[in-house]
Amino acid sequence: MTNSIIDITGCEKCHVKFSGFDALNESELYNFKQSHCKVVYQQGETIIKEGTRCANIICIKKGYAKLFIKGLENKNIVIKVLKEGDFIVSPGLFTDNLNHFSVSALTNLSTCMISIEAFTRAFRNNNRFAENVLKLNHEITNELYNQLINLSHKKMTGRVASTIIYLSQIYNSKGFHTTLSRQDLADLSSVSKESLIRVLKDFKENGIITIAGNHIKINSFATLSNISRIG
Amino acid sequence: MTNSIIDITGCEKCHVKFSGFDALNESELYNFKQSHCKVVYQQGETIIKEGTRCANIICIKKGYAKLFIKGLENKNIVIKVLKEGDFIVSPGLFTDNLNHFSVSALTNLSTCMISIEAFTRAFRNNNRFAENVLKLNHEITNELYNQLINLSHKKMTGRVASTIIYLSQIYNSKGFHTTLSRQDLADLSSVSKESLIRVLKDFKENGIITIAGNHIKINSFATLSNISRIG
DNA sequence: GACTCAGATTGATATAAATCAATAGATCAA
DNA sequence: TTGATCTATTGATTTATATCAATCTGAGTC
Repeated sequence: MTNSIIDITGCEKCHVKFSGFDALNESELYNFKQSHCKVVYQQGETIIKEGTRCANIICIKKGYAKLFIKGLENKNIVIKVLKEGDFIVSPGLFTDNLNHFSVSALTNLSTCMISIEAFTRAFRNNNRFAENVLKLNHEITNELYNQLINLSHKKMTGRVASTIIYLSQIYNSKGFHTTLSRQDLADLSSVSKESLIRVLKDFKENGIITIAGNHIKINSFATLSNISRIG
Repeated sequence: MTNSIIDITGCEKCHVKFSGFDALNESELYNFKQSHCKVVYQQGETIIKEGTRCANIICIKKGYAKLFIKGLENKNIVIKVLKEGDFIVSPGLFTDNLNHFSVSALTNLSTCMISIEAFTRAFRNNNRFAENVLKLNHEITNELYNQLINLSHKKMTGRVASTIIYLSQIYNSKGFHTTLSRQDLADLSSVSKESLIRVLKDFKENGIITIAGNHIKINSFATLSNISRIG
């Protein structure tokens, strides 16, 4: 049962900037507007379910979401946290047309859905836009390379430190409130929930961070960054 | 000191098929031919060095190469093995123009270098080609997702089993000779060299594979596949 | 044929991290 | 207020895997 609300009005008032969209001209933007629909989700709702057919490019207008893949034994891997201004093109596009990851709302979430058709048309007709899309893809690839290094060569402390730094970038502050659960944080660091908690406790006891419930504050960014770098 | 030999002749005789290039028309192919140079490497030579500026799209005409990234403490992660027909676009393209990985020759290797300029021109002017490039990128992303699952949720045996299956696909046979060292195989599986050897020995003792030096033969694909799937 | 050197293999040990089990909070409904 | 339920936390234990150290093998060299 979904409580999503569809709202087609208000496009002309949208000022959320999606990186890459700057290459689009008036008429292409108009096509996007024609094709799109604004959908609102409640915290916890699923926006994309891995394995389903992909029909939309999804833009985050407001709120946070997690992008994750299903691993083995019902465990998940959280790949990234999405926020205002992000847009996601499923890697199924031009391949098998399936979604290769799930996305769910971490807060109440406003999205803008653009049809694959409109997106494809823009990709074909506007080569600057196409370049931007490829560029975005290359950035994603580079992030995944980093993730591989994290997993292969860093131990728990390094991975958790990286996660905290990552979150501070997402929330754009050294002190932040997160709606990610401990399990989510563990899935983002590829450690067990219990281990994550122990590492956080350790950081707290060493004064590197302050943590109370879902409030996290980085006290010594340098130390954290060092732990993250060394592994 | 490099022993690479540059050879501009013989283009018209090239019958190596690069996936994605089928979208190119005569004149675009001609541009590629104009811009390219054929370079031959000896086993062990470096074709791309991580951190350098990327100047070429590299096509593998003959032979094998490994694509790897530098991790922590001088350890490497082998991302994939390249073979005839593969071509690689650095993820630095349209971003920082740097190579984010290294490539080195596993055998004597014939390559075809196409300039970034010619590639970019084709990408801009031929939207079917652009789509193919994006498609290739999406496939790479999906492979990396799989790799994340391998690293996060599988244990050594599962990862090594995956590696053996991967190699049998690369060499297109259940029995193959590889020029990857034990260290390379370990870097491809993200385990230590010693652990890799122990797992191979274990598989051998259980009759799942036959291994002698660099000759590997899969005796029970089903078992191996199962170990790989379960983790 | 002895010598060297790099890679491969084996065994012993240390350690990181998952798992299991129990308890503690927090949130919600009745 | 009391259960009920879910998440978070803590402690004890087990297990997987890296590391260290030693030996072996084979290809090249003199």
